[in-house]
Amino acid sequence: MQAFYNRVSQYVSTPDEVCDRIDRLRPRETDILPDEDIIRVGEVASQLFILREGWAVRYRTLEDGRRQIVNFMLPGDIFDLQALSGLEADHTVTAVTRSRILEVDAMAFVEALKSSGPFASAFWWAAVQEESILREQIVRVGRRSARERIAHLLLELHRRLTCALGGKDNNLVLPVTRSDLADALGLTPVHVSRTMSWLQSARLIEQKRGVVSIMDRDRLSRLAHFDDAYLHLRKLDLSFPPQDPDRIRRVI
Amino acid sequence: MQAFYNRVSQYVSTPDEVCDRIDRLRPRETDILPDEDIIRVGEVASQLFILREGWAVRYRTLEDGRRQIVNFMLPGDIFDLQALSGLEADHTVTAVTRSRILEVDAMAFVEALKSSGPFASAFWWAAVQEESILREQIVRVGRRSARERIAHLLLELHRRLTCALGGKDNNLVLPVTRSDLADALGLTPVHVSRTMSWLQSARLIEQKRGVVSIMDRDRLSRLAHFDDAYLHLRKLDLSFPPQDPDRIRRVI
DNA sequence: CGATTCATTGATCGAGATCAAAATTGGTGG
DNA sequence: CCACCAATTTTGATCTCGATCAATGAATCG
Repeated sequence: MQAFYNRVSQYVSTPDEVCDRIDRLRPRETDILPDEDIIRVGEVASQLFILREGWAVRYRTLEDGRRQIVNFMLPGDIFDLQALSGLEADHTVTAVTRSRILEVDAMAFVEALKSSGPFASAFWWAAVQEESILREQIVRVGRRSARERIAHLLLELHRRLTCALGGKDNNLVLPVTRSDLADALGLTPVHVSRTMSWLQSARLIEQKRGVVSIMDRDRLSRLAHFDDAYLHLRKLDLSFPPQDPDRIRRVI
Repeated sequence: MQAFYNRVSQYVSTPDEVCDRIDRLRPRETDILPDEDIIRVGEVASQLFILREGWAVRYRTLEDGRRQIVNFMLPGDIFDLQALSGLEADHTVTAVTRSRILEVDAMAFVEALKSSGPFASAFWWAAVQEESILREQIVRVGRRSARERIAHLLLELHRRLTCALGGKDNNLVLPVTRSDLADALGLTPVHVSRTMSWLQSARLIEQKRGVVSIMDRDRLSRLAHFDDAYLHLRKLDLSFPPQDPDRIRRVI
């Protein structure tokens, strides 16, 4: 639960209380295989999901097969708050890697929202942050060049992963294909490949088997017009753990 | 308050209760001139806004002047739920027409959320719907052609306006420039103009001084792959008003 | 009315798409 | 460990949708 705990720590001063609360909702823990659907279009979910480990994508497919990935879901992410509305999903959520999810009953979740301030606050923040990510995605595909889009997305993913998992280096483990990136960025896989090669030749990144290293963060940020602030995430500094590690480990 | 009342009626069975509640929060009513900012980047808002009349846009500007409109705000829309988080706005909201807004204090709003089920439910729905619109915007700019984008946006705006204001015809009053449309759709004004001319020559729409008429809704929907369902809005049928009109009129 | 903003039209350009083939990677089973 | 197959990535050649640049035509408004 480290990732989720880290996320919650960003939002409230008593992350333990929030995690304990989740714990008491007796969530079901499930293993998900790559390409397995978690939420399917048209279905009505009666539970929320917390991504414990692994990556997932939320996307919509057009009749003729075109696909748009709306956003990437990383460890610690909560979805779909929409479930609480009892509406049919207008999109699909699929695991891209082997994942581990927690399923929380929506009704029980609402009760927890009502009874715990920190709990409500944490999820409000999560929702606000998710919306912010969606808005940024609109700007990215609407007004940025291919180079900017890719650079910007790499920086966002790196940032989010760092905050969730607390890595300290400039390596970004990217378990997605060029096609996935293309579908997220409104480009073709071919052009994604070419553009990433260009970024590499410009010594901005280095790519090797599923890992992208950010070689020159400053120049890359400038190229992408990347603004660290928009994610509303503080950088996690793991050298000063906010709580007794033992306590963290047993949460959920 | 008709527009907001209509919107709320979509979400809950007791719209009057919700509107009364808003009323009791003693919101401040303000007139806004075209191009006047309602929310500015970097500012922390301590109130929510309800758009009573007029159109507004939410957008972000890049350093070099490129602008992306994230979404259009129409009569009856509520924004910014983000205000409740006390974070700086990462975008600007500007009126495009002369508008009338209601400002509600965020703290008082939260109290109302806690104390009234229908109230909370209504705003949860509004938030869910807004997210849905954002996702659709991502698909639109990410994976649709210029023709599809424009057709799709016109249909969405028409639908939303019909639900809020209850028009019955196929006319869409569009108080925005081609530049605004371009900035919303990730295109240039020139191409928007050309494409709309094409739609007209194909007898799909007809444009005249700030009004677009949808001539062939079916064909236009097919061209745009427009799915009526995604907005989660029921069509408002004003021939059977859900409540005594007198009552509606005095609400707020 | 001028003056300014906005929309249209025309000519040309270019970023990214498309089509196709080769190279790399990853798994699977012998 | 290697041979084989499928999926992914890369590279090359060409095309196209939408961008850009520039001029002309409405609308709108003191």
